[in-house]
Formats: sequence, C-alpha cells, structure tokens
Amino acid sequence: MAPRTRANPLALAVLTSLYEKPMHPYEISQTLRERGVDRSVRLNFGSLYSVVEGLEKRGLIQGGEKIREGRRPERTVYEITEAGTTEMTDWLVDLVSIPVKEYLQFEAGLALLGAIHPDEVVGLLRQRVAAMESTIEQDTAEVTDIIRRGLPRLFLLEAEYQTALQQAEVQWVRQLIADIESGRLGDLEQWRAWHETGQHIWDIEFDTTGLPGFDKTENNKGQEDNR
Amino acid sequence: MAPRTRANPLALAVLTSLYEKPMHPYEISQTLRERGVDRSVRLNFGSLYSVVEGLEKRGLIQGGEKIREGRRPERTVYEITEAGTTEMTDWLVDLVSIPVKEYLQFEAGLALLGAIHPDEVVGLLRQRVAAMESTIEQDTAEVTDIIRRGLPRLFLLEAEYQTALQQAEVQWVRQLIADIESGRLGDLEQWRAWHETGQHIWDIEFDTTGLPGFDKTENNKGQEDNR
DNA sequence: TGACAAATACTCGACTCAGAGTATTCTGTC
DNA sequence: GACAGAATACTCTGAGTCGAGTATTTGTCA
Repeated sequence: MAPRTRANPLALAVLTSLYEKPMHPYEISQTLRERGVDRSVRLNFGSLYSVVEGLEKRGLIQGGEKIREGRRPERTVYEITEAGTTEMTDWLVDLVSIPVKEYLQFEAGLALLGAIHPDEVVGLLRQRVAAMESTIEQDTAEVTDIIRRGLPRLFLLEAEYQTALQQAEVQWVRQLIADIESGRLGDLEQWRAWHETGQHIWDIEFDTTGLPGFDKTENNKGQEDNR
Repeated sequence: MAPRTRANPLALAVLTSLYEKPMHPYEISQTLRERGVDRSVRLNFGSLYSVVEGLEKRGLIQGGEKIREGRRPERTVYEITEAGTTEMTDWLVDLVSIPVKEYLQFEAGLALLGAIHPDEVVGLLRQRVAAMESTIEQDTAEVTDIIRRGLPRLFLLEAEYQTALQQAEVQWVRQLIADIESGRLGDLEQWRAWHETGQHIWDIEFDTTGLPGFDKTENNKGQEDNR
C-alpha cells in the first residue's frame, strides 16, 4: 500500500513535482503526463495514490486542506517537507550515479532461447529488428520535431538515451543473425538434435558447477538491486 | 498468488525447466541457478512457489506425487502439460520477436534530472561511467573464461547482450558529459537560475500540450507492455 | 436543449512479489 | 563422534501493483 523503500520511481517523480509547488494527486498525474515523464516512469492511478500515501507516512510530504469544489470528489493538496527534499536529492543522485542491474524481457528470452527450435530463431530476430527500426525512426522524428518547437534538450535526454540503447540492440541482434547464418555461432547441430531426440545439450556439453562467478556474483556492483 | 498473465518471466523459466524433465520446485530453482538463468530472470522462493501454483491453476503444469523422504518437507513433483508446452513456445516466440518498452531506473533519473543542480550532474555521471566500466571489464573476463572452458556460446548470449547495452550506455553518457562541459547542451543558465530563484524552467520555456505523440503514444509498438 | 464524449478525482479488490523464517538433514573437520 | 554450518524444501505474511470501476462535471455539436 505504500513504499517504505526506494522501490518505485513514481514516488521520486511525485517528490519532484511537489518540489515545484503543492498539488493534489490528480494534478500531479496530469503534470507528469504533460511533461512526458510517463514515458520513463510507470504511472497509473492505483500506484499513484498508494505511493502518495506512503510518502506521507514516511514524512516526506504533508497533506493539507481537503478541498471540495462543487460536488466533485474532494482533493487533498500535498506539499513536500524538508525531509522530502533531502530524500528527493539523495535518491536522484543515486539513480544517476549508481548503475543497477535491470532484468529485461529480451534478456530472459535469450537465456531461454534453447527451448525454441533453431530454425525458427532467425526469423523471429528479423521481426524484432524490423519492429525496432520503425520505432526508432518514429521516435527520432518526434524528438527532432519537439526540439524544433523549442523544448530544451535537457527534457529529452531520456528519449535520446532510449534511442541510443535501441540502436545498440538492433546492431547486436543483426550481428547475432549474421553469426547464426554463417555458422559462426556453432552448436546448431546439437541444438537441433536436442529438439529432435530429447537429449539435453546441457548434460552433453558442459557443467557449470564450481565456476566462480557464474551462479552467484556477477553484476551487483553498485548497490543492492532496487526493488 | 498466481500469474494469470505473462507478467513474470520466471514462469517461462519454470516451463522450460519442466520441458526437460519433471521436477519439484526447489530442484527447478537449483537448475536455474546452475545454468545462470538467475542472472537474467528474477528468481526468489516466494515468487517461485506462487508462480508454480499459478501455472498449475492455468493447467500448464501438473503436480503429481507428493514425495516425502525421511522427515524432510514433502516435495511435489510437477510436469509440463501439452498446453504448457504450447504456451512456452508462444511466449518465448513473443519475447524474442516483439520488442517491449522497459522502464529503466536510469531513464527515470534522466527524466527528472532537472531537479538536481547542474553543477553536480557531471560528477555523478562520471561516477556512473567508472562503475560501469569496471563491471563490463569483469563480466567480459568471466565470459571469456567460461567460453574457454567449453560452454557453447548459445548459453551466454544474454551476457553478450547485456555487455553490448552497457557499452552503448557508457558511450552515450560520455557524450552527454562532453556536451554539458562544452556548453553544447545549452540552457545551463536557466537550469541554474531555476534552482536559485525558484522560477520554473518549464513555465518559462515551453508548453507541450497538444504535441501529438508527446504524452500518449510513443513506443508501444508491438504488444501491450507486459506486466 | 438534450445527449454523449471527455475530463475530473479518486476507490477498491484482487492479484503479485519479496524475502525472512522454519524445520530438518547432510557434510566436513578437529 | 559431536558440533557448526551449508543445503534441502518449503511457508507465511504483508507490502506493493494494477487497472477497471464510480460518480460527477464540463465541453460540444447538432
């Protein structure tokens, strides 16, 4: 019902909104949408209201007057506290300076790729590349348009960043496709055999037990993975 | 208590495990760890048991005998059903072929960057770059080591992918640092001014209302964002 | 002026996840 | 041979998330 930890970045977005001026939750949501923050931070009502509640419980924001206009539902206007301002800055500093491990859907797909028949894979990867390329094109078109209209680049950094990552992904996948087709990935035989005979490639090939860093450490440099 | 949707990739990992042979949940978790799948898929006990329960409820797996050895807690061995096999393949196909929007922590940080004083930002970005570079180095060292020991590259694709993305991020951040320092980002004045005077850069500069695609569409090409 | 869509402002309940806690058994070592 | 600690195999609780649902008001177009 409420974030005691720094799990949900929506809470941070709320803090930054209230840092500008006191607002009621719905107004916060509108502000975030107008500014396109919802492209980078998951925003939905259920979470918003519980996040706000949680922030209040932690003393980072304060609910003031409950105003009722006409017979609309009453609105509680919140303002940020000093503790809230501190927490906002600290959190933001950490977000920017400390990389955290993210669990991406595609990563999961890659890790489990063996369960698909190898002859299907290339086609699927091609589809992905095609989809991503059209997305990238649209996004960059939109961004240049918005910049032309005068929005400072500062507010489009996340879009730039996203595009950069997507381009890198496309390149990597293209390379992977090439490697599979040229046989440079190797092991296609065993992969196929596994699907046809039921022999487990894992058992045949290799055993990772005792490989330091292969099943424990890895990639937690930085902080404990948020959430 | 159970995933009716395709929210949690752990459920897919469970399906692929059971596709090889029937197992009880704890054994699944060990298998996944051995193979390093837990680097790409969030794995913890609470989730595992509810995910398994959910898969059974959906008829994708079947719990069989409850075995009790000695006086250890009893174990239920599950096997995958035909429906489960189908779902596994479909899901995996989608994961690989359809890109989905991911909400990254750093993206959130970038979107809210304005709330930090500009003079601090470069230092923070430098820290990030340093941390990432050491992670990348360690990871690639580990991967080459593992490959030398004979693990087929097929099972390290996610690691390669991760590294590729991290390198792209590092490059992008380096560029950003350069742009800020050379003044090419622009707007540093207003940014600073905002922090010192309390004037809202948003209100001064620009208004995004009515910009098509800036607050609604964007990046949902593909499917409804999982979860 | 009536009617229908969009905006306003939340509420609610069902689901989902995390991870500490529990109870037992094996393993190594001095 | 006895004791610590790792491994086995879960269970339980409560926090957190999602998004459809609700109820009013404002805009709009014929």
